[in-house]
Amino acid sequence: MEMEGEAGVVMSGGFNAGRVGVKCGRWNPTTEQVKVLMDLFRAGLRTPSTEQIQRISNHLSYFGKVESKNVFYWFQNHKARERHHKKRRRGSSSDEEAETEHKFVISPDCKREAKLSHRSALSSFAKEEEQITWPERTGSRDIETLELFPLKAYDLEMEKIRCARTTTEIKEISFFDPPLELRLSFL
Amino acid sequence: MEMEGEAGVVMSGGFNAGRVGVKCGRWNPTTEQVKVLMDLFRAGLRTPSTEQIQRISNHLSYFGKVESKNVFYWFQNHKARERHHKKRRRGSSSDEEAETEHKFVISPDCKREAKLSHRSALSSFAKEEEQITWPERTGSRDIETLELFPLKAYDLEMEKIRCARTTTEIKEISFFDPPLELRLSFL
DNA sequence: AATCTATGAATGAATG
DNA sequence: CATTCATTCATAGATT
Repeated sequence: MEMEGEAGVVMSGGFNAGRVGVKCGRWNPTTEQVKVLMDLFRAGLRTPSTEQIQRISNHLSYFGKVESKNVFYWFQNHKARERHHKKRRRGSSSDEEAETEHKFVISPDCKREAKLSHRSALSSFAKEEEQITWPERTGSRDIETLELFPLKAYDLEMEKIRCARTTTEIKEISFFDPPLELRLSFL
Repeated sequence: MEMEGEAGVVMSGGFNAGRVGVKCGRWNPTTEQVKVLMDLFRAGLRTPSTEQIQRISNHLSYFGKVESKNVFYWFQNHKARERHHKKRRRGSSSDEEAETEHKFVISPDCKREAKLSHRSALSSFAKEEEQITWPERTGSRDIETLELFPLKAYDLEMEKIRCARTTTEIKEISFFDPPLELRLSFL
């Protein structure tokens, strides 16, 4: 049986922003979406908060259909896999660093200790959207993206644990949603 | 520090109700177990008490290996994930897509179920998985704790897990579902 | 087509 | 209860 009846439909319209024609059984990120996600990841974002997920999701929706959970899973998986691939390579001498694919990783991030939430300020993505024409998308897109977690900022708590790292201080920057790329430039 | 410890036991007897070849590092509920849990959940049970967990656990053990903590976690996770899915629509009191839009959780093991179906000839206790009406245990709840699975020890574990919580759950099962009255009986 | 691989999705198991 | 980590399942694509 398929998944939920509803979910079963799963992106029914298919259509994949320039990507190959897929029947969308599951989210298939477009290259642009992947790029953005990758950039964010490389910038140090590893465990986006609910709001961040929302914003990212909204932003990504510009390039194609996407839901919050997709973003959530993406980071979840990417982080996990990066770590998993990391452990292995007995760099005896020349330690090739074999940058398989992601050659970023700003933080060592070992185990749970690395919970230092990168309070990266990927601030307001949301507002800059315009009415792109999305086949399935019905006008308002921001409402479409469901929230993964109740948008309740637990950030206050996180704030306390704020990273002890010295990674660029970028807290309150960009309240006026400068282009993502721009922001990433100085991350 | 990989997880290899307890896994050593491995289900030689393999009573894991046919879940795909997994080394059983963690509990893998059988379809029947899931069904029961789901019914209970749908019946309104969200935060079972320790005793309830025990009973549920005992009951579930009839369908396969399970520990109290599994039940505990199951409810914990299910509740949490259900909430996340709960994306309440603004205003509106009666809109169509309130319940049908499952996208995140409560997904009945889609494909998996099919595979699960064929439980092999394992199980030292899952005898005829036919339409077994629970043995005569209904009368008294606490009687007979399956010997196949000494359910003893894990009370301590549970104790620990529960230790932190201070909520006095007076969760009553709201009876509003017809079919599962039977299942609720053992609570 | 069969197989392998990358990765989306799901969920059990913690921890705070 | 909120969040996160770990592991596994399922499958779209690439590869042979």
